[in-house]
Amino acid sequence: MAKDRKIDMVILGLLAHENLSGYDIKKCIDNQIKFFWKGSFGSIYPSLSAMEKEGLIRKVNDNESSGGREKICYYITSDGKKALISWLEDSKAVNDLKYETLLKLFFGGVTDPKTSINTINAFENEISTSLEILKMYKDNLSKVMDNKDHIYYYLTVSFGVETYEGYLKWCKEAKKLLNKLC
Amino acid sequence: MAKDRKIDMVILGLLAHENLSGYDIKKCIDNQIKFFWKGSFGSIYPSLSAMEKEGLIRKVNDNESSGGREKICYYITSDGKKALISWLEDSKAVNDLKYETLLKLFFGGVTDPKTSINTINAFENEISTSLEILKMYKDNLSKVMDNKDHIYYYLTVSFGVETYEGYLKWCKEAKKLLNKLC
DNA sequence: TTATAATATATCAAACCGATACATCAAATT
DNA sequence: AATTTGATGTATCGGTTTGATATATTATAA
Repeated sequence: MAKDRKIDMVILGLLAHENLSGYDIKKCIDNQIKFFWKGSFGSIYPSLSAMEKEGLIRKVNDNESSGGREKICYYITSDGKKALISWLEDSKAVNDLKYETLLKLFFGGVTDPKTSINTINAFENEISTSLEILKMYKDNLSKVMDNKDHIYYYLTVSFGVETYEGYLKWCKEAKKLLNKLC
Repeated sequence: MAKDRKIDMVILGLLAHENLSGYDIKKCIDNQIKFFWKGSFGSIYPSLSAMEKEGLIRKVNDNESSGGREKICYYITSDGKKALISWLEDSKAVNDLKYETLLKLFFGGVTDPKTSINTINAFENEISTSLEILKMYKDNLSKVMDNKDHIYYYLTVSFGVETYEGYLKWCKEAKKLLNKLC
């Protein structure tokens, strides 16, 4: 199989905006991206090393020593930007969804309906909490839509709000159906 | 990290219903489960070997030789059923979603809005096709809801219909917003 | 008769996650 | 003043999974 390291594109996309260290990248992912893509240190650091070898990114020399410990920041090269744009311009995208919640529900017939209802309740609680956060983000972002970059961020957040509200609606219907089996 | 092979649960769940070979399991996943969980031969066959060693499943002896080539079918043991139920009764579930579509959209500011619109169009087409299939499944399943097992299948399908319709609604709004930038 | 597609098992490199290890430094606690 | 805690920061490892590939048999169609 040819090279297909998606984490590379996450990193290149972030570096296209500002210079970052591996730790910074992890924070960006956890703050803004984790709702639709995750990234671990175990993939970030090897990707940084590999992409530096490939010439897509390079270490920043004047790593400002403004206190704090050593920090290795990277910037994107013109080759890196080319790779990023080439990926962006390919409209085909793989969306890989793993819902353990649905997996448990699918096999729900093995136990009693109460078990499935518990699984749905846990999902509902998690989604409710995340939805509140997303709605807050969406609200704040809608106030700064003059900035072009904020529009793209806004679109991903509104995607989250839309799907999470669908989840909650489904939870209610699913529980109604399962309650009939009890 | 302790053992955490989710594919085991997919296989145990399927074997709880009927005896199957690795190839059969792959077909079941691709037919009914792939919308919320995928599985490759590269994970199925090693899982079968491992679970047989652990005593969760065993080979069926009377593999009916009704023509066709050799076929290794498995059945679930009482230990396997215990493992399956123990997993089902734990209401916490990890839902891991990777939307490459959203990743491309998030970095859309690097290129022009037309590129993002193309990415959304590709997503929209794919979802539209899948939604038609899901709606057909849902329609057929709603006619056989007297069977308990069908209810759980129905719930996962209706989850798909709900979220896919949300996707399409979002696609339209997103494109409307992006068109303003052109 | 030959090509092709479906059936069937199996393995491998590469990618990724979650955990862990190791280290520095600031802030809070004792 | 000494210690603990938590945030920052880089790095690696085992285990899981994917996607590709290898290999072989059988049924079907050209």
